[in-house]
Amino acid sequence: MTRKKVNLAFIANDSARKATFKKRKKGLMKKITELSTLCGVDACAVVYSPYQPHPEVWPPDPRAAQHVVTQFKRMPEMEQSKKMVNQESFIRQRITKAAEQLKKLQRENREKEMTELMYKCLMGRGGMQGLGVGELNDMGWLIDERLKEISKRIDEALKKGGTGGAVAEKKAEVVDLGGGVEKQQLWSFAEWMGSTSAGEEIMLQFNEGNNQNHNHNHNHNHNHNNAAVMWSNAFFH
Amino acid sequence: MTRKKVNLAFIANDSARKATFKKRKKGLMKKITELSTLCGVDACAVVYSPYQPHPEVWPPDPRAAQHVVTQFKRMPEMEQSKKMVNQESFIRQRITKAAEQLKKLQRENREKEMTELMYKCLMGRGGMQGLGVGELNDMGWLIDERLKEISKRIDEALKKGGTGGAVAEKKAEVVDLGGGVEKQQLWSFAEWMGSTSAGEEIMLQFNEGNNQNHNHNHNHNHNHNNAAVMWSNAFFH
DNA sequence: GTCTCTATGATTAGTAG
DNA sequence: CCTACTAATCATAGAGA
Repeated sequence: MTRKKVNLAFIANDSARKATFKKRKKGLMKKITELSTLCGVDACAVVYSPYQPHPEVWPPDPRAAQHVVTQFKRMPEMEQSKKMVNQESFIRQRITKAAEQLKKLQRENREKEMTELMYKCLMGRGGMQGLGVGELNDMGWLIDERLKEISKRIDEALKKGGTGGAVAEKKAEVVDLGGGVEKQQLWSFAEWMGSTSAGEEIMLQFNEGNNQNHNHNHNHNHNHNNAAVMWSNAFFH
Repeated sequence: MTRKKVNLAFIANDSARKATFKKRKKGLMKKITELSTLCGVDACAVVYSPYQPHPEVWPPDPRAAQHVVTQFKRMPEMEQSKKMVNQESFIRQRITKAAEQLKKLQRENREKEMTELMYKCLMGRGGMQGLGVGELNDMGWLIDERLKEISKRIDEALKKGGTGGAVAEKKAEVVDLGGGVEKQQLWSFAEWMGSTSAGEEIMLQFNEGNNQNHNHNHNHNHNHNNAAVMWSNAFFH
């Protein structure tokens, strides 16, 4: 009965694997909770287990979302960015407008998601007794996933746009705001873009019949002077 | 130096908290990796730390985009495509059209996904010969995730296309900006392509025998870069 | 602040019921 | 299948460089 050093490879034995899975998942969740409480950070984990029909999410109510959203809304650079370079002002106006819509849309879409999940639950399984927790988990997962997506996009936008991107190039030629400020503003821009498109995407997924109106813009490509305006129109309707 | 039992509460001391955070985050990531390999499951964690501007995700790329990136790297046409990337208007045009199509596809796929989920639910948990219910369910989630990834990339491509337009205009007005910008544009284009092909693949998964042809629009543009047209057509088929 | 060290508490593999 | 137990391994708190 001497315990061996654990061999870090797939456990062939089915029952042993499941046992290990259960134990280690529990440990993992505990670790996450501990990290959260000890260090005051938001953290969550998603485990796609073959033993459960849906991914398991921890914490059950991922407040990680809240943190990000809060940070998001706390963006003070947003206001400054309104007064930025002239050439970008029209884009920023649209962004601001779209951001207002975003809030509303996200709220609506979350409701729709929940409704849909409940619907699935009721239709498919003949009732939701006993499944409420799992479905709630799914809801948390959905929301969190979306936020992850947004974060990822922010990351990419910063990486690509921040170093060689169009916005930075243009900005540099018109007015020099100093390195730190410029970066911050670019951040703001990228984040708003990210959130806006996410909102749009979600809306399109659920409002099935409402987006047939893009065609008018698409065949006017010869007009280069207003390319950006066209793009914005197409994008933000 | 007798170590106490850890007090499971917020660590007041700033530096101690940060140290603990670093250590425990590392441990957490290790645990996740171990759980994954030992039990053959997919798992990821997200930590929103105040010490980094963006949330940290583990594994670095949790199953999304993997496929797309792989496909992108496998593209031998990449070198050739540098030429056509110069055609900013062409790219913008394509992005707009592709975005429209893919959003449509998204809606369609969403519906099909729901149908499949309904079907699965009606079948119940006991049945599903051949494939485990959990597996199918996981696949549904996976597909959902991929769809989101696609949306993300489309929106991103739109964003870059629009700002890229700004760069192109600037370039025309002032002077050639050199290789850096070109490379950036290539990336935008390639990423857009990657997302497009991913979308197509998912459509094929659902439309098994029923592959709709969305290509008829593509030959309507009068861009004279035939190589580019062929290349993108190859992706849209 | 970071990195290393190591004793100890925490986790968990293996086993038994 | 599960829970309980134990001991071996692992993670990490605390201290010092």
